[in-house]
Amino acid sequence: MTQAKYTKNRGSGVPQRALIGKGTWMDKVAYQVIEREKKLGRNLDLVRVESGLGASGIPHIGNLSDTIRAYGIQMALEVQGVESEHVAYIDDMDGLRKVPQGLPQGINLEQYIAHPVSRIPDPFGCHRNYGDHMGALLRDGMDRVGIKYSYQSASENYKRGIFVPYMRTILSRSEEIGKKIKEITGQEKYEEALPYFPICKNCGRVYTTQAMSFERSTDSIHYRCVGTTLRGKFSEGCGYEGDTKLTSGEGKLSWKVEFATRWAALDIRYEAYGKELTTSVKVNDWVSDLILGFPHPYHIKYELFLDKAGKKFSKSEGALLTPQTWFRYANGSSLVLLMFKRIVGTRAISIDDIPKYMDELDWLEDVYFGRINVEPKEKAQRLKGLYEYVTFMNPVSRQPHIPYRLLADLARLAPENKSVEYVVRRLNATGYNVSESSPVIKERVQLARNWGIDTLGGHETEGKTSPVLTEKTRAAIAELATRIQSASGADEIQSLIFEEAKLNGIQPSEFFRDLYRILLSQERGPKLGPYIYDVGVARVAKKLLSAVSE
RNA sequence: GGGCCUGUAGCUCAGCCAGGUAGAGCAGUCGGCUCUUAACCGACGGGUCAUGGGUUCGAAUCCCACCAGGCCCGCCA
Repeated sequence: MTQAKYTKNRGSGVPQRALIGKGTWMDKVAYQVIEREKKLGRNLDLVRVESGLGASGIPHIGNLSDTIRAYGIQMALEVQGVESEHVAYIDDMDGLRKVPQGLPQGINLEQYIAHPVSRIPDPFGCHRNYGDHMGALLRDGMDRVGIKYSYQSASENYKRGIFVPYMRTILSRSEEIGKKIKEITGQEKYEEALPYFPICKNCGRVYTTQAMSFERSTDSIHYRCVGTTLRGKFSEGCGYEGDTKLTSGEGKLSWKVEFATRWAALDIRYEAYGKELTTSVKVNDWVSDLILGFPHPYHIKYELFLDKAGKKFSKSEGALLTPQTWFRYANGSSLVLLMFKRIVGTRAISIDDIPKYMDELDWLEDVYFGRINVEPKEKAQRLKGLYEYVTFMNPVSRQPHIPYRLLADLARLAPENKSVEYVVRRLNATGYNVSESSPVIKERVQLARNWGIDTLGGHETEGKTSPVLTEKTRAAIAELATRIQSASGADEIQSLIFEEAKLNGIQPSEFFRDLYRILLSQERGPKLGPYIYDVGVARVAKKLLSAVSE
């Protein structure tokens, strides 16, 4: 990898290095995972990769990045001939640290602070508990994207007892671990407390307890509910003191040692992490390697996605961009593209970016099928590889390709029930040649229409903006309303508008502007004749008449 | 105190992670199409790729330094 200098072909303009896998960052990561495993002398029969899912609030687009990318690594491993599996692991034993915004007000979640999210009632009332609800949203996103994963939950794993042998080791060597945590993070807490949080038998909270001693022969842990500081806010302990069994599933490990345990128990060879977890991962790597004797998984660190408040959405829905929102406007592949095209760097993402990704997907498809030529060849090859991954190794051609914004612009103003016909007709009038029955068109029109209406406004957004009309104009509009009803086509309607304007001594441009205001609440718009014809003359006539009778 | 990200055309950004002649969208100018407008189509983009060094035949891309902005950790999980 570092010998590039010597393998280049001097002067010819193109590096001669062989491509690893398909030439994307995922291939490089997979390659490094494999090389590392070989060096460690571990068996490569099945290389398991893991992604973590948080269940503390409504999942946004960034929460899906880890899991989608982990699936990408699985594919890249398989491209290189190594069998792989992807575990999507939900941390539903974690306590609720803060009540997130945007949840139903039905129950007061404040009272559940520090309770495991899998033991808090579902505020939406439709799942077994809070964590389950969030997990379902996450899975809905993953399923709609189409990635493969084996879903595991912390609460079930603790209940099943699969961590018990590892926990015994950790708790027996807690002194050593406590010192190391101090050394790496400066945190002194675990020099005293064991890195395990029993769920308080009395108050049901996890983080408020402090485990004081562990009896290996009986697997029992003695603890007291002393309280804790979460997000800068102190939660008083209830004072309960008692014992719990390691095997009961009534407690969880501290993050400082929990990942390591999971890795060892599930035989995880690769897991990425967000930069905020850097120090925790460092501790866990050490624990995994030296306490549990399981060489820690290969990691990459990624930057987080930022939410750029969606302009039109910020008021009503908050700045949250959820997978469900994405799918209202775009297909799964576009989201995968966003995750796969690049791993480095912070990205601010909002619904305004959706058209770009949809169009880039079409472009990538054209590159893949050779309809667009990209130089140098190596670059083209890597882009083709990216397309293969984005389509989950099943590249298909989904024609025709219409720029998303154009579709959105046309579709948002299309009549309600005939949007596809309307858009197709407009498209064909401007030089495209598309069919109404194309499933791609149907899907795209629907998505782009949603996007157009939500971000730019649709024709149903009229309201208080009815124009002030002169008497002349009123008369002209009323007459027009009557006359268009017997018009035989779009051209005739268009002519009628001009005629009415001239007949009543109105500037056509003014007349048009008033009509646009009435019909679309804007001063400009699509060519009116065909538009009115498509919407339906009766409907338009009614609208016009009601506007002049106000 | 430690770590990371960003800085590219008037604006928003892509390209950087595997170096090979500076890109897109929007805005702008001109033209085309349309019996309005928008859309659409065509033409027009000399920006020291923040700055200074280095590596290289070749650097926006790699390395070092530096400036500016932002984020994370330094509570807890």
